[in-house]
Amino acid sequence: MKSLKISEAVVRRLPIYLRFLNELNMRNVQTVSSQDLGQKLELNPAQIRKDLAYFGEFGKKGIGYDVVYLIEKIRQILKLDQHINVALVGAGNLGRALSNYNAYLRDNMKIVAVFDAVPDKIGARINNLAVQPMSELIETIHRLKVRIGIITVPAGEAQNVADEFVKAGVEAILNFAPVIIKVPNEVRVHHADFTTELQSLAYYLD
Amino acid sequence: MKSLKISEAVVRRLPIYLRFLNELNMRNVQTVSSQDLGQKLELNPAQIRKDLAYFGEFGKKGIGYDVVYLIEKIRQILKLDQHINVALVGAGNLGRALSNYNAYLRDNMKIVAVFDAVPDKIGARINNLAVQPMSELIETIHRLKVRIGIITVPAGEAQNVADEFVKAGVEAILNFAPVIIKVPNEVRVHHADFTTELQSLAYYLD
DNA sequence: TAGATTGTTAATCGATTAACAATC
DNA sequence: TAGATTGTTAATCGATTAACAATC
Repeated sequence: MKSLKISEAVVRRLPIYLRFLNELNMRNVQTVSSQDLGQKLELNPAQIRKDLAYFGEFGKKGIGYDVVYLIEKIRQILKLDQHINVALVGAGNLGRALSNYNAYLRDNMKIVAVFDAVPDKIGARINNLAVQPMSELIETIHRLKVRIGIITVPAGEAQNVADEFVKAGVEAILNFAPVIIKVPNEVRVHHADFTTELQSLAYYLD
Repeated sequence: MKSLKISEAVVRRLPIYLRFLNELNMRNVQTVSSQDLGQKLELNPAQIRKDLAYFGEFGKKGIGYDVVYLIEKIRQILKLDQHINVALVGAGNLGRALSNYNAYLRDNMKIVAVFDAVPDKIGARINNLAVQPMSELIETIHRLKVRIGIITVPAGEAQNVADEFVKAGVEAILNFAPVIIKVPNEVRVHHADFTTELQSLAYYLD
């Protein structure tokens, strides 16, 4: 049953569930129903139950889901119960902004290295990390066991950076550059491009 | 036929087509087929033809699509042929990063005002704009005819900012805060949350 | 017990893809 | 003309939602 292929849509909702569950937990809420979750997250309760049921039977009939237990389970599913080291290339404003989110990610995922190709930026401190030159990327990624790479360089350099990440053995890449990057099948890429986001938003203006 | 409901998936692909078409145009490519586009963008050619066909007959059988003409058409569809003013609340690193993308957006969408609730930040210059206090938000948005609002404040403040935007009559909101904000039906919200993006990426690690 | 809510099956809905006549 | 490629219909695939027996 673990081998069942889970759709990307399901995986994308899990972090959203998790975030709200954490909020409930901080408010000392013990239990939550798919009804409650659906209302708050604007999702269909049946969908939430089905999403969770792909991974196990986490709820109790007549009661709902234990908040603490469900948090634990979703964290396991998303592999957030282990430390995951992340490296970032592109020490601009965006790179800086992302680095500062470290605190939010609660020590599970952590940006442990920052690189940039521009000589002027080498050595600058970003969130307690010294910006390193690209020449140190592969060695550093091996040494720190970095598994995820974040790209925050201009579009023209994104593919090169992706290639370096792949060479270094990174397993997944989050690309903020407004360009589609090509990587081998075994590397997972997500695109987080706010320009396309803004442009599609414009469509909905009157 | 213009009244046909276009799915969100289609609208999200249009900016991606546009971006690549602009690239082709800069390389002086005259014509492109759905085949070419599909290969480069990793999409099914039939899907691309169908997406475009929702809005008109933009191609020529046996030839493909005229790059310049298709750019023009997609820009019209996305309303990028008109000036759209954007306001941003949250003058942190992320807000600063987004403001700097103005150049990229080529004068169509333009961030014309930046606000922050923190007194220390008022008056600071971000990309030639003085950060304004929240008390000036509604007046400024009216005066500058701002139609889109961007939220780059911490999660706890995002809903308040959204409420202010709605009061000011903004038509659409792009929310970067890791929380789901509620707005009236007539206001469109897109969520661009990189923490959930990173967390779902973790799922695909081995 | 009665009420609530899960897990899951079946029904529905919507999106993607294949196929091909039309035609440049 | 022959080859290429569109626009579009039909087929397929997948995701969402409704419904409900099981059960806390």
